[in-house]
Amino acid sequence: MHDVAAAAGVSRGTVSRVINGGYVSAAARAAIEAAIAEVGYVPNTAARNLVMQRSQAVAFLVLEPPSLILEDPNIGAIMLGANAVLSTADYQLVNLVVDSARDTERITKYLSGGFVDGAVIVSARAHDPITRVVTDLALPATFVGHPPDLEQGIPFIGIDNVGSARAITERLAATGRKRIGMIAAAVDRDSGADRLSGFQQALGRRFKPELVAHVPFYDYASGMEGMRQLLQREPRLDGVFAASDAVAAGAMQVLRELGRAVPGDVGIVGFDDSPWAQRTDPALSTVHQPAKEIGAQAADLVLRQLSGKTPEPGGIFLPTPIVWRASA
Amino acid sequence: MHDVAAAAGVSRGTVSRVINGGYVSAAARAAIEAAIAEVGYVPNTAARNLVMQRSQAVAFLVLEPPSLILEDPNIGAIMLGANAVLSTADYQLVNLVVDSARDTERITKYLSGGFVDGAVIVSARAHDPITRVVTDLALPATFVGHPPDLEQGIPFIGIDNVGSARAITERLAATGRKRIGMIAAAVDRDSGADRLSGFQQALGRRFKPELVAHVPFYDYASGMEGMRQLLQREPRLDGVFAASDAVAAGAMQVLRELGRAVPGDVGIVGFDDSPWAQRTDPALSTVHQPAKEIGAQAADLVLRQLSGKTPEPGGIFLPTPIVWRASA
DNA sequence: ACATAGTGTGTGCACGTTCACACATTCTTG
DNA sequence: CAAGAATGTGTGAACGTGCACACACTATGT
Repeated sequence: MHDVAAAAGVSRGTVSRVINGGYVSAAARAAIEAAIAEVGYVPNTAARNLVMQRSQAVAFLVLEPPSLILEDPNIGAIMLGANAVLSTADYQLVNLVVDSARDTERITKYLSGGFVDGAVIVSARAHDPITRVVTDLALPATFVGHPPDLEQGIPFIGIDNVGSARAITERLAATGRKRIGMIAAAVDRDSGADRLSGFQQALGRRFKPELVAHVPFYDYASGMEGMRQLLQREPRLDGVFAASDAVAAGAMQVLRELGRAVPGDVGIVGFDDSPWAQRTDPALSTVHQPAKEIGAQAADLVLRQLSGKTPEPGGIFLPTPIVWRASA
Repeated sequence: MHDVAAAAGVSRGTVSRVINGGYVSAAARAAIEAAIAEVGYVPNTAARNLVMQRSQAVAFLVLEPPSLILEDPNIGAIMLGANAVLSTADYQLVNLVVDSARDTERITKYLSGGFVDGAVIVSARAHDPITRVVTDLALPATFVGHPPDLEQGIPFIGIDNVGSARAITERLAATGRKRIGMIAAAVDRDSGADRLSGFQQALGRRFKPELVAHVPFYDYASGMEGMRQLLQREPRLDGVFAASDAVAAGAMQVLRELGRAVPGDVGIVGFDDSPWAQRTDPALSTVHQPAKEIGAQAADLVLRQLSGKTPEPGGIFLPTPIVWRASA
């Protein structure tokens, strides 16, 4: 900047004003712009951050194993939604990968070191070191999803997994199915446990524990495994609630192999409304998860905190309309 | 830091030495550590960056539409590979989303503003503004993949798409297939064009243009579409090279619907060795793409430049072994 | 006794900006 | 025509660090 000022025959202050706005004569502005081009000057953000006390960047963190993240269709959409909002406000979204204990430690430093002004955090937990840093530093943040062990007062955006699961199960039951099972995935995660409990609520007295197959992940292979378990326990099964669309796709594959018609013999519903839902044949009836909107609102909440407003207590549940296609 | 020094009754210099290493007496060190804990001091990275002229961060950029990125199984693995290497060297990988012209402009500033010391860039093109910034600034970087319009001298890591496609096509032909077609996806991308030309090379005089179905994307739906096209043009087809595993999975779905046996009636091979390859039934014969290793080597090349070494001219092609399973 | 090496500590400058302030010039207005 | 507003410009301090240097003290060897 000093070089630019010298080349244009003005002071640093005037150069700063040309960059950040202020009273500058046309002549000086022209000279400075020429000098900037000639010198190849680019403002040093580290210096600017230092004096401004902000970085115009917001972190995006997913506190799950990366292998899970990569195959989860929602997370990418959440990220894109957050980026769209942040981009409009001229903030840079910075996506951090946490893949090891070493990563966690480094990211902790990164967050507290002034690299970012805020954070959107997916799958936060109270006992996580990263969550702790965020709360200790009072870093403006929004959590996506709402683990039960998170204290009140921290803003979050999410969906009502229990209610949504209950709603689609009821819808499935309303088609006249008598023996409805569930492929419950990842019940160690809140979303997984909530979907199972919504299923149970919907069935009420008709709920039978043996018609729930537990599988570890939300993926296709788990769906195949779960479907096989279910049919072994109850061959006359005529309805299935799969904990995700990928699980449903795997389940449908098994049904096809065994020659059972969907939805003729067995009606099946999923969860997420991901690309899977339209890839299956017949297309899947499922719960639409507004992932992009979740990301957008989460980013918006961070931005709002950044502009000084204290977040409303609690959080926001976004609506999850049922998309009824042909699989049930 | 000043507060810590005051609380511990020492000077800033001594505090700096207990953080960064140097001669410090045991008494002073204890006092300072107590003071750090009490004050809740965390070093300000912006200030450190300013004086050190580096940020200990490396950017990860994919210059493709985000919708493509999300469904590409390789990119996530490349990122994880890069992160593993950078993490070991105590560098933070920073993942940037470019989703609009506005993003491009902002990222350009981000890169030139000292936020990162280097970059791993996937799918770079010479005419891209981000690529230009990187070359103009001489920012230590590695490109993944090797578009033909990129100048020589820029280091890159990639695979030999032409050679790999030729090899697996030859392998397929060696099983005795007489009428081999290809579902060529994304020929507007270098990888797509190269895979097609490898296929053509393998078949030589036997290559027939009408046995190539062109589809826009590397995905499942494109695979279904391409397979239908191919069978319409040549019902007696007995071999298919699909441009990706997802494409192959879609193609197999169509074959199954039409009652054609794989590999009995039609032998089919894919590309990538992604999770798709083991999800199909029968499991897919395919070209293994060492995505994690690509990311690791790309990161390593950045690190090497960061430590002062000038990169070797040209780049490195990683080996792509054929994984022969049951689909051909 | 003296030089030298090793250990421990404080001070001032630099990094590249932004911002408040002081000052200069021109334009408006009663 | 004087007073005040609007416009334009330069200067110094600050942001929070790391590092070179100066300095003080102790141990070792000649």
